[in-house]
Amino acid sequence: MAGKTRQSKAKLQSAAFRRTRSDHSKELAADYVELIADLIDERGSARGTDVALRLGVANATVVKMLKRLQDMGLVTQEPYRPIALTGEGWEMAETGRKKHQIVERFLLALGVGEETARIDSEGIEHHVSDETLRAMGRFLARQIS
Amino acid sequence: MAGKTRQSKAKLQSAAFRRTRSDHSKELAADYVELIADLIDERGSARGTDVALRLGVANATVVKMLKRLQDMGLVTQEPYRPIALTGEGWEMAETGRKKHQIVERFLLALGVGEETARIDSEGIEHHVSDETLRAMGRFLARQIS
DNA sequence: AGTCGAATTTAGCATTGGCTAAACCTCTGT
DNA sequence: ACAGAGGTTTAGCCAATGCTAAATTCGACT
Ligand SMILES: [Mn+2]
Ligand SMILES: [Mn+2]
Ligand SMILES: [Mn+2]
Ligand SMILES: [Mn+2]
Repeated sequence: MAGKTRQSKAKLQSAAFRRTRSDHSKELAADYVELIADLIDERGSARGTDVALRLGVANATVVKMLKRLQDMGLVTQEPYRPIALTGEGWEMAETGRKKHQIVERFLLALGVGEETARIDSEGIEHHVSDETLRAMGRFLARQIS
Repeated sequence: MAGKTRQSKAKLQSAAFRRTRSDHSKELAADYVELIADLIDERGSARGTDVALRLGVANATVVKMLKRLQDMGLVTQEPYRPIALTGEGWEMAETGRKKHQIVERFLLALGVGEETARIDSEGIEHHVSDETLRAMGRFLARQIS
């Protein structure tokens, strides 16, 4: 059983790399909508500059990305106006927030400092499957008791 | 204390996103050298096709990437010959393997199934800071007792 | 030695995500 | 009313990562 065929090994491993590449292709959209939702909740509206500042990228980068998010049906925007989320956008933001929170709180519960938990969770969240997320949830539930 | 300035909030959050982007820029090189090291150890040599097959990408993609890895000083290769790692390449592979193993074993210890641990760790490994890695190590040490 | 199949490389292309600089709108305050 | 500041968009660029198809080289077997 430990002896795997060359081919089966390749198949198994390439599946992992494919998943990671697929995660990355969805990552940016997830971060954008989550951030936009946060800005709307915190300050009433999300402007391009705020998004750029929080992401640490140039304004022009945000403009271009927002067009893609519109094409994906996650965001609506009239020229020179603040950014709005579609229903689908809100849904995605909500899902993302929940996941992000669990990952961040999990790291804290594991004994990681606040700043590190904040930073690491921003990348880790996108690679956590449902199964792993559930395991983290169980760990958190255990911790409380 | 809970009330953060708009600016300070932006600075903190953009730092997290910058770290994630920086992680991604290093990720591919890390995966390549780790995979090449594995292939050399397992089968005596690493050929382009093996790398392509295990990563799940086209041959031409690997050729191009190997050139960049050569420029980075991680890999050496004569035309039409198998791939060798430089000293730096082996070092990076070793560091990567250790980290990858801790992350994967950590997920297993958390109660995640084998396949999921294998897949999720492939992406998560690149976003785990030294601090978080140590926390995972402590968790594993505790588990054993 | 010659041929054929497998591996490798090259060429040419597309998409994603980033940047700067310059032009363009909006809104607010005088 | 309108000037100026600040926000937004456009234009044009670049690097990274992927692909397919075609050309090339290597090596093993007759
Ligand atoms: Mn998030
Ligand atoms: Mn994120
Ligand atoms: Mn990632
Ligand atoms: Mn990896």
